[in-house]
Amino acid sequence: MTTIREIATSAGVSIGTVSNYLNDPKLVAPETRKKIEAKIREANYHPKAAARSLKSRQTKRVGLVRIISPEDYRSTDPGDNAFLELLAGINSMVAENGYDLLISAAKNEAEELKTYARLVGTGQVDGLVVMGIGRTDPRLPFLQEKKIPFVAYGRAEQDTNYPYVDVDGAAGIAKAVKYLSDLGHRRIAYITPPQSLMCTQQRLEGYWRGLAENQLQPEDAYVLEGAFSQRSGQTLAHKLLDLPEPPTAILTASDVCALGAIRAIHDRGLVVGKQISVVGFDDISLAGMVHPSLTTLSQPFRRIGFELMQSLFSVISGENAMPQTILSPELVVRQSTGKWN
Amino acid sequence: MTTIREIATSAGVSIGTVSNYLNDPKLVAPETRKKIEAKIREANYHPKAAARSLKSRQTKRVGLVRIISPEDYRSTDPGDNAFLELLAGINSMVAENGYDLLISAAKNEAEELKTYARLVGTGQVDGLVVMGIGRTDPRLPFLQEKKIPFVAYGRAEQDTNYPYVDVDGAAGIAKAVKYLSDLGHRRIAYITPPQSLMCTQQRLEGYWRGLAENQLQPEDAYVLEGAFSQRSGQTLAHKLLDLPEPPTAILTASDVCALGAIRAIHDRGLVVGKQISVVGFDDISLAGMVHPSLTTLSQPFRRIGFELMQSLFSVISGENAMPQTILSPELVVRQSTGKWN
DNA sequence: TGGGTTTATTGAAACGGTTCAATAACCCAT
DNA sequence: ATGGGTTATTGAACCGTTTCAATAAACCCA
Repeated sequence: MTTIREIATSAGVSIGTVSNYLNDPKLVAPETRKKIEAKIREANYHPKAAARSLKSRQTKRVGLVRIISPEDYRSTDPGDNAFLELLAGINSMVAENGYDLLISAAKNEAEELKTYARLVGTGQVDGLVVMGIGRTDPRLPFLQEKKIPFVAYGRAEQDTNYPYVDVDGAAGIAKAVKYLSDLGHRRIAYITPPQSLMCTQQRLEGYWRGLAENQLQPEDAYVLEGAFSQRSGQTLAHKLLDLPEPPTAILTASDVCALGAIRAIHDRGLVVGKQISVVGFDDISLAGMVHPSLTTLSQPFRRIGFELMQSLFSVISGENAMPQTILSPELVVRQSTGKWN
Repeated sequence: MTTIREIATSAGVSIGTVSNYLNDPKLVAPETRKKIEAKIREANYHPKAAARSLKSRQTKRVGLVRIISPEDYRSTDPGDNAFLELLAGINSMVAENGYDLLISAAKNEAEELKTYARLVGTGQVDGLVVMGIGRTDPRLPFLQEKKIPFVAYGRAEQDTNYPYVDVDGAAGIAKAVKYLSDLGHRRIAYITPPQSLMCTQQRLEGYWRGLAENQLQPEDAYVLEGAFSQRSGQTLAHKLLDLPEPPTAILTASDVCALGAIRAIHDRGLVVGKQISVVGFDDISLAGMVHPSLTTLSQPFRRIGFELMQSLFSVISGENAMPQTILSPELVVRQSTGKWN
C-alpha cells in the first residue's frame, strides 16, 4: 500500500510538499507539481481517509440514520418510495461536493438517538440529516448541544431555530381543497397522517383553511386519523363510505394511502373519478402508472434532497449557519378526480 | 473532545488498558473494568473511528456505489423500488454486525469504477457490494485484483469465481411459463430486460426451457427486448397486440413493466386477467395494491440484502472466502392472470 | 520456600496523513 | 553588493488509537 512518504521520496520532495499538492496544488511550483502528479498516477496513490481525518478533523462524510423495524418485513410505506427519491437527491449532491454518505440503521427511535450519538461521538461524519421530524423531536436539541452541523427535513412544533428544509403541506392541502371545491365537491373528507408527526398539523391546518376559504362546512366525521399505509387508506375509506352522508371526495396522507382508498371504493362498485374523487400526496412515480392515475400533491423529493445537502454544506462551511427553506407542493391533476354533479 | 488518554488518566490506568477494555474487555481485571466503564460512561466517551482505523486497518464500514444519472430526474425504474427493499436488508444486517454502510453516487459506469477505486484506495471500507452485474463486468476483476472483500448481487457470464448471491431467474420464468401453460395459454410472449444484463440471459433461457417443457411452439416475434420501465412495457405490449396472432399471455421483466403492459391492454379495451394475462417480476410492494393486482415472480429483496451482507461478512472475517448463494423466486398468483378458453 | 505459569498492566512505537514555523531560493530595487 | 519581499520547500510535531514486547503481580504446586 503506497503512502505519502513513498510518493515523496520517489518524487524527490518532502512529504509536506506532497501534502500541499494534495490539498492545494497551487502552493507547489508547476514543475514539482508535474513530478508529484506523475508519481501519484504511476503508483495509483490515494491518501488514506483515516490518517487524513485523524489530523484534519474532517471526514468528508455526511450521515443519515434510518429506522428499519425488523418486524414489518415488507415495506409498504410510501414514505419509503419517497425516501428513495430523496436519497437519490441527497446522494448525488453529496457526491457533487466530494463527500460520501454514511447510512446507519436503527431498530427504533431509542436506538436511533444512540446511533446519532455514536456517529457524532466516533467522529465519523461532518454533518447529519434528520428526517421525519416529530412535533417535539429529541434529536434536534441533542445535535444542537453536540454542535455538529445538521439539517432537518421538516419543522418541529416550537423552537424552529435550526436549519431545515420543509414542504408547505398546509398550502398544498388548501390548494387541493380549492380544486375539489371548484369541481363542485361540497363534502370533502381527509385521511390524515398520525398526529404525532409535525407535517400532520400543518396539513390539517391547510385543510381547515381550505374549507373556510371556499365556504365549505367543516365536519368532524370527515377527518380520520390514519397512517401512510395502503391498509389504512382502505379501512378508513370504508369507514367514510359507511357514513350516512358519505363524502364525495377524499384527501389522503399519501399516494399509497390513496391507492388503498381507491381499492375500497372500487370494492363497493363505485367509480373513482366519477362518483368519488381521490387525491393523493407525494406523487410517487407509480401515481401516473396505475389506473385510474392519481391526482396528487407532488413533493419534489429529489429537489428536496438537493436542498437538504446544499443547506448542510453551507452550515458545514460556515457560510450560512441557519438556512431555512420551504418548498411548495404542486397539484398534479390526473384521473382520480372529477366533477361533482 | 474526550480521548482515550483522558479516560486512562481519570481511571488511573494506562491507555493500553483502556484500549484492551474497548476491544476485548475480558483482558482486563473485573475491578479495573468497572472503573474504566464508569469513566467512559461519565465522559460519554466514544473512541474515534479515524484513529482506530488508522492503526487497526479496519473501518467497520462496508461500501456500495450507486449510479444516479442526473438526467432522468424521476426514477421510474422498479429496480429502484426493489433497491430500497434490498437496501433495507443490507442496512439492517450491516447494523446487526456493528458496521455502517457507506454509499457513494456515480454519474455513470465509468465514474462508478473510479468511485470503487477511490473507496478502496482511500481505505474507507472493509468490503463492498456490487450490484447490477453485467455479462462481463469490469468491476469484478478490478476488485479481485485489489484484494478487497466483496460480494456481487448476480452472476457474470463466465468466470463465476467470486462470491455472489443471485436469484434463479431461469427457474422463475420457467415456473411462470408452466403456470400459464396449465391455464391453457399457448401463445406466451416475453418482454425481456436489456441483453447486456446477465439476468436477461438466465431468464431467457428459462423462457425457452419453459416453452419446451410444456410442448409450446417458440415464436421469435413473441420475444421483445425492452427495459425495466413502464414505458417500455406499454410500447412493447402494443407491438405484441399488433401482431397478426397476438399472444394471450405476456411475461415481463419487472412489475413496473407489467404495469405498462396492463395500461396498453386496457387502452385497447381488453380485460387483463380475462382476455390477456400479464405476469410481472419482482413483487414490489405495489404489485398487490394496484387493480388488477399483479401475478408476479417474487424476489425476496430484503432477504437478498441479508444474504449479501452475511456473505460479505464471512468473506471479511475469512470464515468463507467464496460464499455463493442462489435463491429461487416464488410465483405469486393474483388477478392479472387467468384461464384461457 | 522457590521456581514456573498465568494473568494484568504498562510504555513506547507505530499508523499515514496535516500543519506550521523555519528555512531556502529567488527576484528586484536600491 | 545589500536588503526586503515573495514564493517553495522542509522537518518535526501531532492527531487518537492499537499493538506488542516487557514487566509486574498473583497464583500454584512440589
